[in-house]
Formats: sequence, structure tokens, C-alpha cells
Amino acid sequence: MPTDSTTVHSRRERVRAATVEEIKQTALTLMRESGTAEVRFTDIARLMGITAPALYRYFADRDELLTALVADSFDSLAAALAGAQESVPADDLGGRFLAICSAYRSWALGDPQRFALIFGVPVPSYQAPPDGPTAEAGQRALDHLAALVTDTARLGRLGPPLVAPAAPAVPAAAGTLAEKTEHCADGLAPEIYQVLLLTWSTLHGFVSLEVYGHFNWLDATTLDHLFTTQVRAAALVAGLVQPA
Amino acid sequence: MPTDSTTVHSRRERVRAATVEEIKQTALTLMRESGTAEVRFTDIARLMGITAPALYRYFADRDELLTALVADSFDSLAAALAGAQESVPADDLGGRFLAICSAYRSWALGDPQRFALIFGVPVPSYQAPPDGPTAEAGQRALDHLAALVTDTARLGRLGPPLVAPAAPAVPAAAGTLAEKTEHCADGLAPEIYQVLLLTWSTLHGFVSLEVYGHFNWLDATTLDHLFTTQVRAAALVAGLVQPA
DNA sequence: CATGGACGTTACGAGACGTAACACTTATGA
DNA sequence: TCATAAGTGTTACGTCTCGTAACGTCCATG
Repeated sequence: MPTDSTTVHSRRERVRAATVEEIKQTALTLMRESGTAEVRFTDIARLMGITAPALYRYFADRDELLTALVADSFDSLAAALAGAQESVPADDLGGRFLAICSAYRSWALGDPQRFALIFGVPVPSYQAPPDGPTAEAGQRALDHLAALVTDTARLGRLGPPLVAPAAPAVPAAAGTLAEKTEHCADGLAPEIYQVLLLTWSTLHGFVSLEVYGHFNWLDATTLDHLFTTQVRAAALVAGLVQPA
Repeated sequence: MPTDSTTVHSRRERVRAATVEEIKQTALTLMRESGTAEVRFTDIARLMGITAPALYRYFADRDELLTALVADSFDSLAAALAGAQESVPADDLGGRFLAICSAYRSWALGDPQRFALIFGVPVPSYQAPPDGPTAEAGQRALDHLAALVTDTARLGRLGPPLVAPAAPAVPAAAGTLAEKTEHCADGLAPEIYQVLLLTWSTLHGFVSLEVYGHFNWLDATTLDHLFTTQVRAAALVAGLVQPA
């Protein structure tokens, strides 16, 4: 007999949650095997040993399931980035940066379909809810990088970016960045936020091309070195590390 | 009465080519309206005033149509990059670089669905032919950037990259790059080819995130400035321009 | 004018989504 | 203890799309 309805779940709720989890895991399995589009209710049900209409007791339609998968993927990415940082001393900023970038890459390469689910074109006729959990979860994944940049600035080790900040003569732009800043944990300065974005896009560019196979003609060793170079370049441009 | 079967096409062939073109254009229209996945033979046929099975006289199946669209998109991107360069003096290397990058971005923003078609996860259950025209067309689009880097090196204006080339101690990696080099027009040195790839991925990262809406919370002016900054940073890192 | 090929049509089967109606299980409460 | 209600799963069904098959129709060629 459950006593607390908020923290303790009834048996029914636990079973239901387990079923939801099984559905999502089965969908992920199918996605990894056959691509993002091959998430068929029919197949999920068959793998689970039930019939397709039963799934509609848990997800209103295909979009709702995909939305859940996207949200979970953001969580997974955020967890991967967080875990990578924990294995590096907090004051080793260069190491933390490399760890974050490597974790981003490893996560993407280890689960390309989920990467595509998050950062690619959504999926056949799937439109992500504009203000749903998706957008917020994306911010969360990015916040790890933001935290690193903030720490670097706090420790006084953030050098001037090699390229002058954009839009110095246009206060409106800075204002816009400042708005976003408030949403961020500790009120990053616009310049720092810009550094963060450019770093992210540099990192993302390499990983994205690699994941989608546009570097397939290079061998793994070469790719590793190229990635390291790209990360070092990004850190240098951002002022996260000092030129040698 | 057609005389030359290689250059002159019969009336039938011309009509057929026009129909093929109309099918592709209609598919693109649908794709731009409703997303990459909404390319239904039924809808294409309805818009064209014919019935769906008629389309199978021109494309064996959905994949074949999509492959054609991908190939055309690469052509379009390559043409956009080529056109951008023509409007800039050949010896204005910085200008050419900015022009290429801007064209890349403009092309992507002007037709996000085609960008996704090329660089995203292919499409519902669509697997690009491994050695089909797709891969080669991708190289062609990239060759414009390669030509620029080559020209810069020829004119002796390619400074040393700000970040040491990757894998200096691993000849195998350089060998791999050298292999690819032979495929390229003029035998780029491995270092130069690396610069090209890193530049491309930096450019692609920003554009990709922007196209897929991950920068939606920034206004257009801010984005323009950020893009310029990103491009300048890439050029600097690559050694395409000298530090001030 | 007869023939063959290209083009388009209707008819059809397979498969996936999503709904409706029904049956079984489980928790709750008089 | 037993009746009721909610939750879960099933079968049956309608709709849509893909892709094939079989059948006309038009036009170019001899």
C-alpha cells in the first residue's frame, strides 16, 4: 500500500513506466539498426510481443514517441558531457575543453542515429514542438560548454579572442546576446557567449560531417588527429588557451 | 528528323526530359513546403495533373527520384559557389574566401530542405548509392574551396596554419591524405588538404546549426556578424589570411 | 495504313498508421 | 465478498501510400 503519491509510485505506475521505457528502448534499437525513419509501430510491437494498437495506450502517435526519444537523447548527451568533465581536474581548463569536445564526438559517433535525431532534420514528417522539452533540453546539453567558458573567464585565463567580437558597433546585437545571457546560469558577457557559440559550431561542424560519413575516405587515425587539430584551433580562436 | 543521336535529341527525348524536370521541380516544391519526407508520389502526380503510377515511367522508385534530387542539389551548390567567386577578383583571396563561405551559407538558408537532403540524414529509409553520382558531386562542390586554397598556396600567400598540422609523427596518416590528394585536381599537399577540411567543417558547423534552427533565438543581424567572425577565424586558423 | 514503342490509365495487393469496439486483469469500495 | 471502474491488450476496420499488372491510346516509323 503506497503512502506517498508524489515520490512513491503505485505498482501500476511502475509497470507502466517500465513499459514506456521498453517501448523507447525498442524504438532506439530499431533506429540504430535501420535508420531514423524505420521506427514503425508495427515493428516495435512485434519485437515486444504485443500488437501495434497497444502502443497507443502509451504514446498518442508517432510524433509523441519521437519527441520523447529526442528529449532522452539530449539528456544522454548532457550526461555524457558531464561525465567527461568529472574525469578531469576542474582547474585543468584545456583538459576539460578537450574532454567535452571528445565526449561530444564520441557520443555522436557511438549513436549516429540519435545524433541525427537531435541535430539533423527531424524525421519523416515530424515537427518538433516549438516550446516543448526539446528546446530546453538542448540548452541543457550546451550548458556544460557554457560552464567551462564561464570558469575559464572566472579564473582569468580567458585570453582575448583571436578574432574581434562581432558587431561591436551594433548595440542591438549585443543586446540580443545579453537577453540570452540572462537565461544562462551566471550571466555570461556577450563576448563570452559569442565565443561559446563559435566554439560549439566549430566542434559541431567536424562531428557532423564525420557522423554523416563525409569523411569516410579518411582512416580513423587521421580523423583523430584532424579532430584534435580542430579542437585546438577552436580553443585558440576562442581564447580558451594561449598561443604558444 | 534528328541526325545526331548524341548531341541532338529526338522530340520524344526532349519531351521526356522536360517531364523528368517537371517531376523533380514538383518534388522540390513539395519538399520546400512540407519537409524532406513529404515527397509522395501521389502528391507529385496530383500537382502535375496525372496519376501516381505514371511517375514510375520516369523513376523506378522513390529512392531513384531522391538520388536525382541529391545530385541536382550538389550541382546547384557547386554552381552557387562558382558564381560567387566570379564576382570577386581572382587575386583577392580573402574576398574569394568570404564569397565562397557566404555563398555556402546563402545557398543553405535559401533552401534548407535541399541542404538537409545533402548533408542531413538522407531521408526516410533512403540509402544513398555508395559510389553513385552523389559522392562525386559532393567532391565537385568542395572543389571550389580546394581551388581557392590551391590558388592561395600558389601565390605564396598561404601562411603557416596557426595550429600545427595533425599527425606529424605518423606518416601513415599523411600517406592517406596524399592518396586523396591524387584524386584532387592539382595534388594538394597534405597540410593544405587538412586546412581545407578544417575550414570546411568550421564553415559547415555554423551553417548547419543555423539552418537547423539552433540559432533561432538570435536575430538576423547578430547572426550575420557571428558568421563573419566565424569565417574570419577559420581563415586565420587556416593561414589563408595573415594575422593583423 | 499497319505496327511497335512510349505514355498514361484503372485495378489491385501489401503494408503502415490510427480508431473503434470488445475482452481480460487488477485495484478499489460498499 | 463481490460489483464497479480503470487500465491494458486484442481483433476488426478504414485510410493512405507504395509499387505492380494489365489494359488503352497516341505518335513515329516503315
